[in-house]
Amino acid sequence: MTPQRRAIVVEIMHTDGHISPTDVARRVRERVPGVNPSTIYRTLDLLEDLGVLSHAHLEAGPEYHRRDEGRHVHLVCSRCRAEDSLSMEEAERLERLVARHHGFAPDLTHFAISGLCAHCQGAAG
Amino acid sequence: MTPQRRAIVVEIMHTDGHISPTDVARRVRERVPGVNPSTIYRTLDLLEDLGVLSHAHLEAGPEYHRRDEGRHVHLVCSRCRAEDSLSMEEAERLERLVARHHGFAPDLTHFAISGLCAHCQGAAG
DNA sequence: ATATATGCAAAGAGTTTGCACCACG
DNA sequence: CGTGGTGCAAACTCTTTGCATATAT
Repeated sequence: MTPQRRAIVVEIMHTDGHISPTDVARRVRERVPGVNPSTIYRTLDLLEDLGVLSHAHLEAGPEYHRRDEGRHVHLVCSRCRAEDSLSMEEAERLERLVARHHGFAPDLTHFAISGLCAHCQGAAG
Repeated sequence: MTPQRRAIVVEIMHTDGHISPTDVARRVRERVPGVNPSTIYRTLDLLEDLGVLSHAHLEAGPEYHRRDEGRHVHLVCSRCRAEDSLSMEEAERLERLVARHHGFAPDLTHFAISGLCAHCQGAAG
């Protein structure tokens, strides 16, 4: 366990929700200057292989989150970028509906769901 | 309407399903050599603004598709990369369910849905 | 001691931008 | 003739990789 790795893990553990590799790099460097991007990517991959992290695809690209935060679906407003999430129960209900008709076992957590939040629906199209 | 633009539009119209900007570039160049990537991107943006195309986010990045193909949700198997899709009716049913509980009006077509296809569920995890 | 993590530098993919030039209409 | 599309070159972001070095255990 190197200082770099420790700093990355600490940063991840202090993060609620998701964070991009670039942001991990930026924040880690505030504590341990000089940490190389490749170290960030390699460590994120490792932590994902170990089952500590998962990544999801949001509009701006990949974002990592701790697995122990519980499964949830990202809802992102395409107009104001506001984020909300679907609980595990709701998500799994939807997943079962898809599975029932397609034999496809969906994981709604891997990609975000785009749409319009309540506020932006009223405001415009 | 320039030859480049015409070639791009022709390529798009001959494409069933989705295609990445890079692939559009590659295929267009087979017909009209020398077409510049920036022309591809600018034209795709234009066609999207005009409402002819939309883009969706798949595992490998953005993919464009004709709007007149009808709304559908991309289902991609995370193991074998097989693709399937959800019909408009099914998609809209799911969208209504999300909307009911969150006041969020989802567009399930913008991001793909990852998961395991029927075949890969049996094969492994 | 030795397995392995890091830094470095380079490369690579995808995408965007400013600008001069050319062409369509 | 003028608007605007195109090519070109450069730059930018994000990410990956090979290799020599440094470090944890």
